[in-house]
Amino acid sequence: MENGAKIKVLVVDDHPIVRVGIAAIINARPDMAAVAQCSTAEEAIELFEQHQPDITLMDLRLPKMSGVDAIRAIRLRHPKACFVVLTTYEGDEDIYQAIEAGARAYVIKGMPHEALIDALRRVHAGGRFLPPAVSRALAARTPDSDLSAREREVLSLLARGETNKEIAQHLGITEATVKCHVSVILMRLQVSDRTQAVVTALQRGLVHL
Amino acid sequence: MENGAKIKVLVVDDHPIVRVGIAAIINARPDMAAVAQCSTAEEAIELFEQHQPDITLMDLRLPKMSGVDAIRAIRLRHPKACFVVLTTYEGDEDIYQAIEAGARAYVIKGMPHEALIDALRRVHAGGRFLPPAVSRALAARTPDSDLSAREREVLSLLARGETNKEIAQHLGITEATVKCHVSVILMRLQVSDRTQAVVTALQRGLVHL
DNA sequence: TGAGGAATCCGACGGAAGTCGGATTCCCGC
DNA sequence: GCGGGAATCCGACTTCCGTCGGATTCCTCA
Repeated sequence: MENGAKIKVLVVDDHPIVRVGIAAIINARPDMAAVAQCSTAEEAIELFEQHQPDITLMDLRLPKMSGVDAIRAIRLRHPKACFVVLTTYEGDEDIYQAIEAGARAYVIKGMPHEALIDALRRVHAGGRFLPPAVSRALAARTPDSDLSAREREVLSLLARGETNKEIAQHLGITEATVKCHVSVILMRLQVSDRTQAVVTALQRGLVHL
Repeated sequence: MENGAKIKVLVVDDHPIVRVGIAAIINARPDMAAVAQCSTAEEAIELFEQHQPDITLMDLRLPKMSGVDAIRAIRLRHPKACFVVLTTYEGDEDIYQAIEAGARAYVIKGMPHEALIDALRRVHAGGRFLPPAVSRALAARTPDSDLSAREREVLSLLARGETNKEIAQHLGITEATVKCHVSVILMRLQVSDRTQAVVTALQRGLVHL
């Protein structure tokens, strides 16, 4: 296959060892090439402009700006840009956000490496790639599970181990109000106390450590 | 360099995409070769017997049996076996356990990939490889932070979001006793409530999701 | 426009969590 | 042996958490 027909891939992952390895996998294929790579969302935006890759292979958990934010930012200027998400986690929030932002494939690092190659080829051909586990997580999302902005704010403070009183001071509201928000959060996450709320929020990717 | 002098490496990581990529990095070097690879601790023990690698490159978070358990099991029969730990996390418990089990190097996936190569060569030459962050985490460990077996048991139930009453039933003891254990755990982790305890336990790798 | 829903806010009540003091058992070293 | 330390166990008291009922504001949509 001649050089010009190769699929140009930009690889974004905050772990250099993992990233270089993935680039090696891609470069071992005759029909694709990792033309650039980086560790942060900010660099990704810049490198996209420079290289105009056919596909951007994006990890979601990045320092500071997230991979989803990077996808949104790039698609603002390049609506036709193609993204394949490659991540470790199966938290439904990550998946939902990524698909919402316009990702065309969602590959989990626990899958065989041929799946990654397959996803890249399918997306390049205009298709999609969503493994069953991902589709199931998407389907399991009830509109009820959405949290309001304020509730997410409270949840993130919950996940830092703050007490109701601390959260109240932090937000400039009454402790009673905080309790009310917490109650709503417990209902939405379908759990019965704050500790369970933090655990399931971490599992679902609503907040991070 | 002739083939016989190559460093034989066994690669163990539960994420195939990451693992194949790392093997590719190793195989790109003239003085080393990934002679085998697998996703679980059980397979690792078997493959070690088959290939007798010079170095086993081991991830710590594996399904069922952990990487640390695999290191211990292999070293029981092969005390001279060399291990390089390659993991995502910097939780001090993981680090401590791995070094205790006999790992000669601790490489974090966030480091440049030359660091991995460097670690493999140094360990093969009889040396060690412990990055500053790892040494610091080891030094920060106070004997006070050790939990008893019972306390770890309670902590793991805490991290599943169980209430004191549920934990009591689960362990066949009184709720008052559970509260006592929880109090000790809070003191050892230097936090003030169960939610903070779960968060810091997750951060430090004392328990996993 | 105005009825309804959602988000935000607050106070009072019952139950759970965490602290304190105390007791028993086991193990290690002098 | 036996004193001391650590782990395990328990009950009573105080504080915090979560629920309930209720109120206000804002937005939407019929």
